[in-house]
Amino acid sequence: MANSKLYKGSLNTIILKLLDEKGKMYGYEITQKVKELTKGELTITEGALYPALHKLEAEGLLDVEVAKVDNRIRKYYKLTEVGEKETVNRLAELEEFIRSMQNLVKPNWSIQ
Amino acid sequence: MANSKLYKGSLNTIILKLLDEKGKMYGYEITQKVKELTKGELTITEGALYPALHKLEAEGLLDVEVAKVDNRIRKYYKLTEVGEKETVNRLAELEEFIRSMQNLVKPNWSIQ
DNA sequence: CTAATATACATAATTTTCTTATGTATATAT
DNA sequence: ATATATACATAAGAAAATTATGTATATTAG
Repeated sequence: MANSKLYKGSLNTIILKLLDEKGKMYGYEITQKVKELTKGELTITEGALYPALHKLEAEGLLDVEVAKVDNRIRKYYKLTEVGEKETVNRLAELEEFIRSMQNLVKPNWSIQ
Repeated sequence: MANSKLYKGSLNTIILKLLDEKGKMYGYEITQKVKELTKGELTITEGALYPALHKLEAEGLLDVEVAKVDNRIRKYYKLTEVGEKETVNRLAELEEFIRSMQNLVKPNWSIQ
């Protein structure tokens, strides 16, 4: 993701979450969906996305299915059973992380 | 920070925010404060913290002041004027990032 | 009709940012 | 006496991005 130096480490979880919601998606679709959902705030770069998808597949969390649409190749990814279980764990971790960050950033704890 | 692979990229902003709140802090104090504020969720490692402090200082965002307490050296860091301005920007970025992450993770947008 | 933009994949080189492993030194608690 | 806590530091290595390419087809704009 260009623009934001911050999100590092959360890309895999984002991918898993999107696939969990949509059932199956292809790479380019994921980049567009993230742009849409974050109103352009986060832009997944191809150099980050494709290696991430390949790694998740190699880890057995994703399955691929190749399709040809309008004479162009698409690779649809979907969660495996293992992937679905991992998604639950990683989402919980990410939400915990977000909560922690808010504790750090939001409150004026120095007043006490 | 051990435990969480997620927070990458946000350490600098966390440091700036803590210094903004407290006025001045030393390295070890920062590690303990983060542990406290996140209930042990995030643990800043020394290998991450000290290089980060040195870099922020080199960038002109922090000033150092060496003190000797109980025969042990402490290095107190505080924001420079430039550092204060940067803190505002980076906090805004971080909050925006957190909001984006929540948009990605929370809602069941696939229902529509 | 042709040039730019969008769609769709991929990878290599490099950089950033950590973790892990050390190292030094003092103070306190067991 | 030994372990733990306080307090700094850095080097080696790993992880996860960015940036820069590359290929190829489809569509839109001038």
